[in-house]
Amino acid sequence: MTSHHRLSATTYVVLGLVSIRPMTGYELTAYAELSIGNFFPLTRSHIYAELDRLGRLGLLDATEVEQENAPTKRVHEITPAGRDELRRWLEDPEIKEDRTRSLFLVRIFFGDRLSPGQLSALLDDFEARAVIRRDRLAAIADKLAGQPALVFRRSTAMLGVRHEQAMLDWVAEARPMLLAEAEATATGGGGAGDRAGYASQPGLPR
Amino acid sequence: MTSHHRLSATTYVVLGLVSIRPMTGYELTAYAELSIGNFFPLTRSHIYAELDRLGRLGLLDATEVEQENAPTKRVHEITPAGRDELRRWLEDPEIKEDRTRSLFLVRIFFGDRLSPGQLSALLDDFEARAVIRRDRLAAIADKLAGQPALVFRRSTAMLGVRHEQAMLDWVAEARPMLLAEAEATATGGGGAGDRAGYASQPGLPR
DNA sequence: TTTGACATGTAAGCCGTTACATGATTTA
DNA sequence: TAAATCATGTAACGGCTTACATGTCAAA
Repeated sequence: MTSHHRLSATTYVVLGLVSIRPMTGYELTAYAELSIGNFFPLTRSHIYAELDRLGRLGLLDATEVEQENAPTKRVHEITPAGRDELRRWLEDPEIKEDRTRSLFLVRIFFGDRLSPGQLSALLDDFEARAVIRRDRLAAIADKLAGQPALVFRRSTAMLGVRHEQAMLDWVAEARPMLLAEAEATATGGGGAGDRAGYASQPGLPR
Repeated sequence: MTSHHRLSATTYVVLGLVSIRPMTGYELTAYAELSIGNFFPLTRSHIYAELDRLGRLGLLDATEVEQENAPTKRVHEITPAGRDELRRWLEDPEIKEDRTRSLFLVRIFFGDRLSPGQLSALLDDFEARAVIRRDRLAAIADKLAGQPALVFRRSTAMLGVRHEQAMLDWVAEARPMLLAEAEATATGGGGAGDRAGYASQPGLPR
């Protein structure tokens, strides 16, 4: 008798993390941030809510553990039903990708509204953050090297490294073009105001 | 007197699109999907709701236009207050990037739960979709080439191309490693069950 | 004595998706 | 006559974030 639940992706992710080993909400928060947080961020509040939900559904079991030097903690453990449910989800070929949104790209899209200085600062900031993320992910990948069982986790970090490097390559390529246009607009006609030509040249493919 | 609103990113994006030229909700939906939809997807329902909100705030003006061969349409146009508000948002250096989540990476992270066949199918699907997106974005970038004023929009497409290409490069690199491990796990000890070793080897950097 | 780590939750509220609902006109 | 395009909305619901709220112990 397989009871077929419809849960959110976040719920399954929390279930998956607990399936690795029993954890408290607190531990899970830290663990999630270091691991899956790089491509699926979770908030602590949300984690607690999901642990509660999973418990009510019988997919997790909670055990209170008293401690000497710390408050009583609640350790969550996956149940057989939880494992079934998790596997079903992981194997489901129908899962559709989450939307991805980039406010950075929105601002580039409307880049003609920015002064050269503002545009330059925007690119610098984007670049600096990408470098930090890339290096952090590269360090993670390094640390996981050499252990075949960890190749899955390591690969997620490596994808992140490639992604950030691609962003950096893009900045290097795009910056001169974007700044040249921003300066031409600022010094040439129109100043910082909205330029005409959009209605007739919406700049979109048919 | 600048009335300082706190609106969601989506609200500003809709405002920004209307600022390009006056549009109906219907037009805007199509326009958004082709342009900004590649990095900031919007749903029609949401667009209508935001147009309504922006109208109530006085950032947009709506005009009903009767037509001969189609129902009356409502054309939305940005107001001076709307332009101010939009510019303020675009120039704000404090805007923080949206979370990005990848369910694909979640599944790779838990890749040891998948059979070699399932893993291979997952990678194939990811790769095929990346190729489609890359080629579509490359076509957009091509079409926008040669027009200096469109370099901002073109750059967003180029970033997308780089991103998708990076994903494809990653698949080429990661696939052999992932499949090798999946096969070793499937044929070697333990079968498809959960392997031990996670508690002692959580696979995370300290 | 104050900061940080450990530890757990509640409440409010917007955000965003999906489904529901309608109807005319043109084209194949 | 069926499908596609034009055109606009409402309603329900869940997802997710942010802020609020509390308390111990160890170390600096």
